[in-house]
Amino acid sequence: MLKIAKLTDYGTLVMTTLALEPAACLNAQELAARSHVAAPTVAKLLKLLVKGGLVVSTRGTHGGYRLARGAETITVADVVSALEGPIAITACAQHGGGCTIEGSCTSRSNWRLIDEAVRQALSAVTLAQMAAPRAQIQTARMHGKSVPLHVFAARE
Amino acid sequence: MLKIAKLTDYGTLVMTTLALEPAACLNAQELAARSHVAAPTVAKLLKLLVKGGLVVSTRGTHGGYRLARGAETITVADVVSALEGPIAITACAQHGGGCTIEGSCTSRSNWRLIDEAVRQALSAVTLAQMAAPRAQIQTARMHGKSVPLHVFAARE
DNA sequence: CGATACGGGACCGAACTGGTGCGGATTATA
DNA sequence: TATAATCCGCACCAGTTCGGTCCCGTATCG
Repeated sequence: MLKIAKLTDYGTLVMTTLALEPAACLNAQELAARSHVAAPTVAKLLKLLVKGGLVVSTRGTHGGYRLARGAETITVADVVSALEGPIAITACAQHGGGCTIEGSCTSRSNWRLIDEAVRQALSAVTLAQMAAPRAQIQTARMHGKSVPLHVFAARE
Repeated sequence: MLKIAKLTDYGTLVMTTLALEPAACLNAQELAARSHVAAPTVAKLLKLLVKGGLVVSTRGTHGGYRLARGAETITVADVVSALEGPIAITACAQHGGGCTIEGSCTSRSNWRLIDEAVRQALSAVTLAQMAAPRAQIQTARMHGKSVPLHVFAARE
């Protein structure tokens, strides 16, 4: 499985919907209609996304939501982090305590590397790319750092 | 969080324990003692790992378990797949049905790419590397295909 | 002042997860 | 052949998490 929560999936959908209309200020109901996600769920998601700093909201009669920054600067990793907390494949990789093994666990540091790899994979894709009708991931570039594109080279 | 199940974490631990003694035939109790995981849990894990073809078992008085192949040819992705089923970040990426959106979901194909990236990240690390006391991932190479190592270049 | 829309909770049912236990099958050894 | 050790396949249970809904307070515009 190793899957992200369904809510996160919906979250990216809402975000891409938002990315398609950067100028407008869309309310929750409108976003629900466009993204085909249940309205209460969308509302819940948007609250989290606002708290995560990815979306800004304006209240009042003609209020709504819009992206906090350009769609090219928001990555899938950002969305996942906002909705599920920091990305950490293993439990012990995150908070130091709790792991009963601790000392004898030689593989902990290796897990961290895998963690990092997954994080980079998610960071390599921006909202703008997700919003594109076809997968057009060729020039992934993030915050100035070059990113391993080879990851995406292989196709099934 | 995007985390693997705790059982999977334990599973890799048991596997690495097994990898440290490729010749021997260790029983469940012994493995539990060495890996510091509860015995019933180890037993459960081993059943799954056998079913997944990663471990072979011999029954009878001096029975036990050993790796089905060399530790260099078993990847973390293999272990995860055996314990949690096929790796698929998103629900809809897996089985075609169930997704109510389907047609309007432009990002589905993009998710598949991310899926592939994560899968490759997990495939790039072998049991032998996990068993090594220090993270020594430099020459990841898998089934002859070259693998994006750059993923592991960045350190925190 | 009233209508619209966001904000922050509480809440609930369903599903999954981790963990335990038991009877049966298989093999080595005495 | 009998016995003990060991794996095998289930069924079972408590706890937690997840998806989803609802309600009431607050801010803004007309």
